Amino acid sequence: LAYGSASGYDLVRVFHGSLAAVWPATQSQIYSELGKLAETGLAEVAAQGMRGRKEYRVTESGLTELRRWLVETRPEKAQRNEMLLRVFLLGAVTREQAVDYLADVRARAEAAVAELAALEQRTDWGEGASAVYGRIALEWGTRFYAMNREWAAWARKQLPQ
Amino acid sequence: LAYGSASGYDLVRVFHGSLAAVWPATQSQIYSELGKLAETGLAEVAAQGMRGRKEYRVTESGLTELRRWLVETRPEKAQRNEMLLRVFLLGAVTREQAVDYLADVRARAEAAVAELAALEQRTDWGEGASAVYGRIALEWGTRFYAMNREWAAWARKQLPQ
DNA sequence: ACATTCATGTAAGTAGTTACATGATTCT
DNA sequence: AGAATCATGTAACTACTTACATGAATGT
Repeated sequence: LAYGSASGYDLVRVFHGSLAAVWPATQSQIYSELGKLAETGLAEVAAQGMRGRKEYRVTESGLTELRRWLVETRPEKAQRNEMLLRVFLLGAVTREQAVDYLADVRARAEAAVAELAALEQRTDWGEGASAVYGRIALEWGTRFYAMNREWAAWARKQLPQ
Repeated sequence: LAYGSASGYDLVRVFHGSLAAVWPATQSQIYSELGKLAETGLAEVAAQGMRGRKEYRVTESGLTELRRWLVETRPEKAQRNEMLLRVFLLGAVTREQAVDYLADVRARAEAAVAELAALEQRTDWGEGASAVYGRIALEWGTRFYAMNREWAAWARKQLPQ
C-alpha cells in the first residue's frame, strides 16, 4: 500500500506475482489482514468501486509505523531452512541417495539462476524506487542460487565412500 | 531421533543448539510433537528414567517415513525472506536510511561469517555421518553470509543520488 | 537449606492454510 | 446465453508461540 492504493484483489496479484518469491501470502490472509489494518487505523478504505471493490490506502499512522519498522527493527529469529534440515538428516539414507539429493539441489539452483536471468530480460523496469529496489532484490536471488549451485557441487565431493 | 534415542529435554538442547540456525523450535512444540509422533506410531517411548524422563526412539515406520520424505519430497513453497521484503519497501524511507539499512545487513553478514569460523574451530567434529553433514551445512552458512556481505556492498552502490 | 538443573506438560492466543461460498461485470 | 474475470468474505483446521505450572534430583 505504501507504493499506492490497492484493493485486496490487486494485492493478491502482487503477492502471487513479484512478491511470491519473497513473501508469499494467500488470498484469505490478505483480506483478513486488510481488515485488521483498517481496524487499527494503519490503512483505510479510500474508495469503493464496482462489484464491491474496496480500495485501501495507507494512513499517515500506517506510513509512520512502516518507517519505524524499517529503520528500528531487524529480523529477530533465524529463518527455517528446509533444504539444510534435509542435509542434516542425510545420514539416514544411502550415500547414493545423498548424492542424488545434492545433485537435485544443484539442478534446481541452476534452473533458478536461468529463470531469474530470463525474468530480468522480460521485465519492464520503469523508473522510480520500486524498480531500483526490485532489481537489487533480483540480484540477491541470482547470487543466492549461484551460491547454492557452487555449494552443492562442492558438498557432493565431501561425501565419503 | 534418527541419530539416536532422546528425551524431549535432550531435543530441546539440540534444537536450541546445533539446529537453532536451521530449524528453531520451542520446548512446548517439541513436547507436543513427540506426543503426536508416539500417537501415530512414528516414534515410541524406549525407556523411562529419573524425574519422569521419557526416552523416545524412532520406530521402523518412522524411519521409513523419514527416508520417504528425504528422497521423494522437496520444499514446496518459497521461504519468506524478511530481509528482502524490507529491501522491497526501502522506497518508503530516505536514501540515507536505505544506505544505513544496507550497511547494517553488511555488518551483520560480516559478523556471522566470523562467528561461523569461530564455531568451526571450537567444534569437536567427531566421526560419523552427523559430523560430515554438519560440516557441509556449516559451509553453506559461511557461503551464504559471505554472499550477503558482497551483495550488500554492491547494492549500496546502486542507490541513486 | 537453598539454588540449580533436569524434566514434563497445559492453556491461551496468534499466524497461516485450505476449502467453501457468493455474487457482479465483462467478454465472446 | 454462457464463460471468464473481478471481487469479497468466512469456517475449520494446522502450526507455532508465550506464558504458566509442577515437581524430582543434584550440587554447594
